[in-house]
Amino acid sequence: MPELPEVETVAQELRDNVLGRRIKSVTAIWNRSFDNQCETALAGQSIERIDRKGKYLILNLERTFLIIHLRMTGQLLFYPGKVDAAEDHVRIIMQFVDQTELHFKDMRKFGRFYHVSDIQGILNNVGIDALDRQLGLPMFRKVLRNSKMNIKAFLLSQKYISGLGNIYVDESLFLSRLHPSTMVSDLTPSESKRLFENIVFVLKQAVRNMGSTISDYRDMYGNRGNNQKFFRVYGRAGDPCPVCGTQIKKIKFAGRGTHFCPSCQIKQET
DNA sequence: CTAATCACCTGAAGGC
DNA sequence: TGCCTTCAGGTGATTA
Repeated sequence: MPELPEVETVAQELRDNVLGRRIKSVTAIWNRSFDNQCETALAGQSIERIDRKGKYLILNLERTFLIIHLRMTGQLLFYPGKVDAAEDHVRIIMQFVDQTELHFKDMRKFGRFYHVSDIQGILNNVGIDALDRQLGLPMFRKVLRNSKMNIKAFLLSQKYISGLGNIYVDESLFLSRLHPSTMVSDLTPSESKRLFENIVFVLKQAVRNMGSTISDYRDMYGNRGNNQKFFRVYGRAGDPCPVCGTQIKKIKFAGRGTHFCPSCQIKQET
């Protein structure tokens, strides 16, 4: 479910709620959700800083790191007091010494908490965050260079640019008038500029709208995002293109449902 | 190196 | 009502 804007929303809310809190216990109700890769105790450490890279949340503790990936259905829910009604699908419960709690709810069980002494192991192959201040047009073009992939698969792979998922790739390509199968190596300078600017625009707009909710995504308070109201092509197969009125098509491409306007996003024959 | 497929899981929705 | 198939904001392993 969550892509960069949803994870960023949760990161900001985590900073508001759990920064500085001291961990009393971490209990895995579903063992595979908690990948403990280091011996140092989590209990007794406090949360010093919270970062995000792509779709990963990085909780900097006093001595170690807790890296969280929500995958498809992961949710972090904060409780300011004692919790009595146990919810469905809670996989990990984190208690703080001040009696507050953070619950990790994850219906499909794909999400993970990684407890590590070093962030490199997990984040090694994650490329620069799509909203990183360091990422300007020159660096974006440098990352595109030498790729022999199509643009959709390239943006979905997190190893070059991280944070975009299926929704925001389709939305960015639509605004950039690029067919998903366009080869990265075929992008003209004006196309790569357009693409970069639209990626930033689409992601920032979604962050302002607290992310997108299709079915499962909720923020820390259980609220839905608002950005789904602004989708131009995602989930709109059969609807008229907002630019030219042609019916939006949905095909399977790069292994994913792919939405695009067959008139605005022309497939290039080389 | 790229691309396709499966695997990991659960639940919702649509067809019959 | 019920059974079966397909699909879902992700990604890692395996196989061509």
